[in-house]
Amino acid sequence: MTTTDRPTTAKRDTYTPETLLAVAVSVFNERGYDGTSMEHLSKAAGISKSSIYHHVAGKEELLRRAVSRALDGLFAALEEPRAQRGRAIERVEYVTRRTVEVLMAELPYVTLLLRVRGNTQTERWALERRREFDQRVADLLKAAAADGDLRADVDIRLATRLLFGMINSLVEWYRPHPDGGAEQEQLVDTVVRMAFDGLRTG
Amino acid sequence: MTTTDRPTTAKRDTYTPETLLAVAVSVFNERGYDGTSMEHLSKAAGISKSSIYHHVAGKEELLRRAVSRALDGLFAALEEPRAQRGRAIERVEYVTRRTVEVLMAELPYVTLLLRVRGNTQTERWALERRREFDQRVADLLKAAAADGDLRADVDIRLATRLLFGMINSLVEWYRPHPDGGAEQEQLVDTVVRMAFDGLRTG
DNA sequence: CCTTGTCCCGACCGATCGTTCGGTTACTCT
DNA sequence: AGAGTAACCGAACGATCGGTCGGGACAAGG
Repeated sequence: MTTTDRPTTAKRDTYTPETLLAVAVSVFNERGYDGTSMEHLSKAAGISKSSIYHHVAGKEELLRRAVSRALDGLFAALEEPRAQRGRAIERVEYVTRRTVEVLMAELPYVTLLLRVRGNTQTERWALERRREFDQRVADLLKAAAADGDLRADVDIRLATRLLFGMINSLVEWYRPHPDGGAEQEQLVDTVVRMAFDGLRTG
Repeated sequence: MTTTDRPTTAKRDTYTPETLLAVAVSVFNERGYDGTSMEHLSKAAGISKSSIYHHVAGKEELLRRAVSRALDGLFAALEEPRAQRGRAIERVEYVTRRTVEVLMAELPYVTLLLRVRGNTQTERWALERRREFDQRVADLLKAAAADGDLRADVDIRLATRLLFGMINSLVEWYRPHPDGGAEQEQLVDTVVRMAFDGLRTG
């Protein structure tokens, strides 16, 4: 995660692919990916348009780096021990909680991921991986339903979609608070409670 | 609503602003508004690019017509008698149901509305009217909370956002079924039940 | 000193953008 | 038949698109 491989943490007065990505993703989320030109990015970054190509191959690589980061965070949640072991209902609740946490921690990147349309190859790849993640969670919900831990009067596929709809909507309004660690936890609690108090048996 | 003012319903073998709008909105939703060129629209409509300008003033007018139609449908739901009279909790539940119904009935137009980013004047106007609608519903929820008909342990503003997040997510996956009138009603029921069984007192 | 490599720049590329224009087809009304 | 007009077209407009190119400024290492 260091910017260079020098013995001491060097000063940062120039762009790296990562720092440039942060600026680009911010603009992408404001204007939309297709609505953002390299000229917009150069203005926001404070360097010329051609200088951007010194750090990254082009516009689409910025998108690919961004959605990759989001997807890596989401899939990592599925690999955690508490998402792998235990009763299905517990695992799905844990994954729900971690998904919300990842969404808040990597907000700009997940926001961009949730808005890709599929116009380019990179976007179609992102959509495919997103569907893969959704399917993994849907399978968890299915297992919980088989255990009898979910209400029987709701369709599992529909419930999965509504659950993700609720969670993913956070990118539309959630904005991180400087010192709001406690608030974040409370927000996660509320989301999980609101989702499962309408899902859980009894 | 007739295509012309002739006594009998004339044959339709040419475009009107409305029929062209239907084609355009479909492409907008596939590629995104910014990702759609007039060339894309002309291919989808089967007429030349310049011919489009015979029917509408330009690309942005198509967007304005589309989001207007969506907003008119949503606001109309707020003006219905059952949304105006009665206990607040009943009114908010009715508005929720009607919102889902309008969303399904005007799916392409509402889909487009929910994806505008605010790059142009038309998009900013759409965002403003959307916020106005959300505020009207939030006020209803607030009134229901004051009546003691909503759980006291969830923040009203947060609950409103999660409710809309769940409802609006329908545009991401719901596709109308040819003869699925009954299925539609059942879907609306499920959405409303899942939302309020996590909200209602008791 | 000179080289080397990083970081950045203005100028420019072909392609595509939304839009305009002059003109042609085809149907309607008298 | 002739006039009027709605619907459409190909060609072209200036602007902007993502991306390329040759070179300058500057610091590090010899």
